[in-house]
Amino acid sequence: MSVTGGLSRRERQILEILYQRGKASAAEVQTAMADAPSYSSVRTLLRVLEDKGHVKHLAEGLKYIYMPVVGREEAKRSAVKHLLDTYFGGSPEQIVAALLDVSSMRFKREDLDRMAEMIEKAKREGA
Amino acid sequence: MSVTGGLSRRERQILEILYQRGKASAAEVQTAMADAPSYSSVRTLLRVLEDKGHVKHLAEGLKYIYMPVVGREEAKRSAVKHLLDTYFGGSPEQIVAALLDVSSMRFKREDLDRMAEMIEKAKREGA
DNA sequence: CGCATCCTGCGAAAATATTCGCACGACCCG
DNA sequence: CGGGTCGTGCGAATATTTTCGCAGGATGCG
Repeated sequence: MSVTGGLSRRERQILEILYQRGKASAAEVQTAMADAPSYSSVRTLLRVLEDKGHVKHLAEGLKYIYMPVVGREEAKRSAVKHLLDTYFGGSPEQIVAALLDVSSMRFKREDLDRMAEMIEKAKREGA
Repeated sequence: MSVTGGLSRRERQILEILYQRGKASAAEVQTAMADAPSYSSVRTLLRVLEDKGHVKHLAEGLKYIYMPVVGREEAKRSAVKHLLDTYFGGSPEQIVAALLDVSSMRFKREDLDRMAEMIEKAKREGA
């Protein structure tokens, strides 16, 4: 199961915000939420996520700063894998196609160069 | 919000199975579920998803065959976009890196070639 | 026909998630 | 010190999800 797999709607929403930012206080999480509930509720969710072991907190001064327990790298891999299996029948090239499709606006020439380079590298190593 | 965004845990699980397979009967969905509940429960979930407008069914003979309302292509784009924003800070090249990392086993030479070609094409068009 | 089988339709219990309020301690400032 | 502000801890109401069982209807068969 993916990292966000067994979570409820709100739990996922919050965990994903935490992945986006790396770390955040309860107030920051609330601000970042599209349809945020009360501050109280956000804190409860954070507490629940902590109980379930998905999130840990650091006492920074008097505030709590929350962050995911599972590292970003691992979460990335897990998410990509899940995406691959769910929508792309395990075919990685199709993700590249979707990527180019979805974000052609954001591409800089150098992005494309780097991607090409990665693929070249994979070819050399795989051969 | 992504296609699977506002859904509960079970609802998402089922909708994703439907995206994997394109379409499926209640029984098939149940079989495909990792920790499947009763057949009855699966049917209820399907009904709920239908009420919410995420799923439609076709009467095939006497059975119902379920499928997502939102097409695969749109779901793909939405999912990739969400992944991009959540874990990769909107940086598409990092997904390619993760992709190569996660699925290096599954790559065939021709996959890499096709990807390289897509990127070349994007370069030409973007220029 | 009578029976077993496989499906749908529906209602409703049980489990979880989601919401929030209130109490209390730290801190700051006049 | 007293009052306002901002944070946490906790408990508990409310809403949603998730579970399932039971009552039919169609089908196939001896």
